[in-house]
Parts: sequence; structure tokens; C-alpha cells
Amino acid sequence: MGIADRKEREKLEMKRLIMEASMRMFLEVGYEKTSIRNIAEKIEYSPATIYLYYKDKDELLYDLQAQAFEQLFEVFKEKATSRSPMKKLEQIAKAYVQFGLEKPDLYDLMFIIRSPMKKLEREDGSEAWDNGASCFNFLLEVIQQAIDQKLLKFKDRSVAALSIWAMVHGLVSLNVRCRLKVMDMEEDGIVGAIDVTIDEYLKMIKI
Amino acid sequence: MGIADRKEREKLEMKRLIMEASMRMFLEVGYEKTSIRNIAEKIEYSPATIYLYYKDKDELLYDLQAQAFEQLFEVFKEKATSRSPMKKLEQIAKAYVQFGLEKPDLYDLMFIIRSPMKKLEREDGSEAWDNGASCFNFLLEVIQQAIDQKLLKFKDRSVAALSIWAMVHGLVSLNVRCRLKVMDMEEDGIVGAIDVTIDEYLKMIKI
DNA sequence: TTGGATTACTGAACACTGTTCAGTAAGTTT
DNA sequence: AAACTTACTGAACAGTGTTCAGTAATCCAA
Repeated sequence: MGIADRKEREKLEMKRLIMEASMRMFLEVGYEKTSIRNIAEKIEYSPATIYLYYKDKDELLYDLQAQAFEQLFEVFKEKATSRSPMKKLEQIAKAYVQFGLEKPDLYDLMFIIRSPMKKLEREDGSEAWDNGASCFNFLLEVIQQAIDQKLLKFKDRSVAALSIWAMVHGLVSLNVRCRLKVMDMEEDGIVGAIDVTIDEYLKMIKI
Repeated sequence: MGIADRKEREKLEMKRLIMEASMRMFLEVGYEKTSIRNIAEKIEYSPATIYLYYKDKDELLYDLQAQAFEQLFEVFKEKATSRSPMKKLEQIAKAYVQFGLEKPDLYDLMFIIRSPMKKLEREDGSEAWDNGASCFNFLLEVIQQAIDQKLLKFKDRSVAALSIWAMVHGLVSLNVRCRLKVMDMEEDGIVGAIDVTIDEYLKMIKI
């Protein structure tokens, strides 16, 4: 069935084309300006064509989100290389924050925006929100090591993960959405305060 | 100038009418369904009329946000009544999380949504993001007391405030935006984990 | 009291958004 | 060559925030 295969390939190729254009627009002009119509114009197809490959915008955003999580996972593997679990935890935390501050639009997509989370139809038991699982598991494994070696104050690794994640996400998302303006500091001071806050937090969770 | 006064009153009255309808719609049908057109329909005026009282939707959302922060401030004053600074800190943290989980649309407006933060035109030095200041200062004062009585590990009250805020906001916003699905727990389990995480965190920041 | 200025308000339009669907044109199969 | 299938699109629908010319009511001075 060579023809069917080629058709299949072409279908995937088209999806890749759409995703690539979307991702480029996301990074170049931001989330707000990335509409179905704009993407269609970029790849020189009609807007309706996109709907032959994606059921709706959410599905497209979900794929884009998956790609963003792959990027973050790469960053983790690249930067969190220490043998010491606690040091590795620090590397993860700092890589996460840096990623969030450097790519706010991608961060939005992954952790803030409402849309692409709708994959929650657990009627039949399967599917249900796979995006970000590798990143989360990466964190979980390091935490497990730290707990095993009695380096962490937490007993439960889920609570530990939730605590660490909430802290770094809290810092990034408050800053990305400009809520730290209420603290009345300059931009540099805020980034500095964020760094200090992470260090203090990492000190506290150590045994 | 009685007439000018009456005009002034009527102008404020109209603003109040718009705000009241907006707030009701926010709480009843959520952020997504609260459009200028829907608000106009509710108060039985043309959409264009709203633009005689608010320059754009952001300005309206800003006022709405201010009102939401007043609500949170009331909750703080109501629930954070302990004499002990650390106990009071705990009451604040838990009140914050409860508020966020119970009124996700208001929480959105206050801490997540992009729009109404645009008040950052510090050209002349004035204005610049007043919303939420009372809430933040309330937290700051309690932290100062705790630091003065050497109950907190933090030395800098700004870092302390940032740390605590980031933690509670991280927990609420990840949950409100369904990102905790990746942890593979039921809804009850998640809320339980959030509670435990706060308790653990409050234990850690104690000297 | 009347006429002109001021004010409050609105209908209709503009430029967007996501999405759908009938219709066309090209490719494939028989 | 005819019939069927697939890939694609133009135009439309319903919604959004926003603007603006035009109307109707109110106010003020002559």
C-alpha cells in the first residue's frame, strides 16, 4: 500500500508544517497575535484547511504545548546534570525559572492558559493529559533520590513535588503577569529577589 | 453648583450600575461570558454607552479587580485575627487559598489575567498599580511582626512576602488551571495535598 | 418662551476572532 | 473515459472590542 503510505506521510507533513509555523509565530509575535487566520496566511493555505488537520484551536494548542514541554525537558536534561540530588534539584528549579522568564509565551501555553487542558475526558479511562509528564517525572525521580538519601525534609514525594513546583511556578507566573509590581521594585530588583527567594527556599527544604 | 453635583452623582451612579452588573455576571456566568455587549444588555443600555464611562474594557476590568481585592481584604481582616504573628500568617495563607479555590474567576482577574495590569505608565510618577496594595501590605505587616519577634527564618520581609505569596499563588493557580492533573490524583486528593503542602511550608519557614 | 448649545445616548459599522459547509478542482480507480 | 475520492477554499455565521455620525433630550441665556 505505497500510496496510502504516501498519503499518510503527506498528512503528517502538513501537520508538521502547521505546527512549525505556529511555533515560529508564537516565539516571534506572541500568543495574542497567533490566530488561525494568521497561521493559515503564513503557510499560504486557507484557514479552513487547518481544520482538516486539527479539530479545533485547542487541539492545535495541545500539540504546540507538547512541543514546548519537549523543549523544557531538553533544558532539564541539559542543565540538571549534577550527581548530587540536592544540587540537581537546584539546577532543575533554576532552569525552570529561567525558561519561564525567557519564553513567557511558551510558559503561558504550558502552565497558565486555559485552553489546551480540555483533554480530561476520562470516560473510557485512557488519554487524559499526558503533556508535561516527562518533565514532572524527571522532577519526581530526583526528589525520590533525595528522599531516599534523607536529604529532603519531605516524607511524601508528591507533596515535595507539589511544594517545589508551586514555588517556582508562583514566582514565574506572578512575574510574567506583572503582579510583582505591587512590591514597588525595579525590574532588576525583582529578578534578584526571585533568585534569593529560590535560594532561601532550597535551603529550607534541606534537612 | 447643585446641578453639576447632581451630574457628577449620576455619572458615578452609572459607573456603579455597570460595575454591579459586571461583578454579578462574573460570579454567575464567569469571565468568558462577560462581554461588553452582555453587560450592556444586562443594564439595558447600548454597548457604546459603556465607553462613555470606561475608556476600554481594561479600565473596567481594573475597577472590577479593585473591587475583588476589597473582597479579599475583607476576608483577611475577618479570618486573620490571631494575636500570634505565625498563627496569623497561617490564617492569611489559608484564607488566600480558600478564596482562590472558591472564586476562581475573581482570582483570575486579580492574579492571572493579562489585561487589567496595564496601569504601569509611570511617566509622571503617580498612579501605577494600586490594586491589591492593601492586601499585600496586610501580609507585609504580619511578616514584619514575625521577623521582629524572631519567629521567621527570613531576614528580609520582601523576600519573605515573595516566598509566601509565590507558594500560595503557585498552589492555587496550578489547580485553577488544571495543571495538577499531571499528578494523577482525584480532585479530593489534590485539595488534600495542597493543604498538606501549605502546612509543611509553614512549618519550614518557622525558626 | 423660545432658540441655540450642551449633554446622553444609540445604531450601524469596522476589523478582528474561531468555526462550518457547500462547492470546486485535482487525483485515483475501474 | 467515466465514476469516485480526496484536498482544498470562499463565503458565511456568530461572536468579540471599539468608534463615530447622528439623534433626542436637557439646559441656559436672551
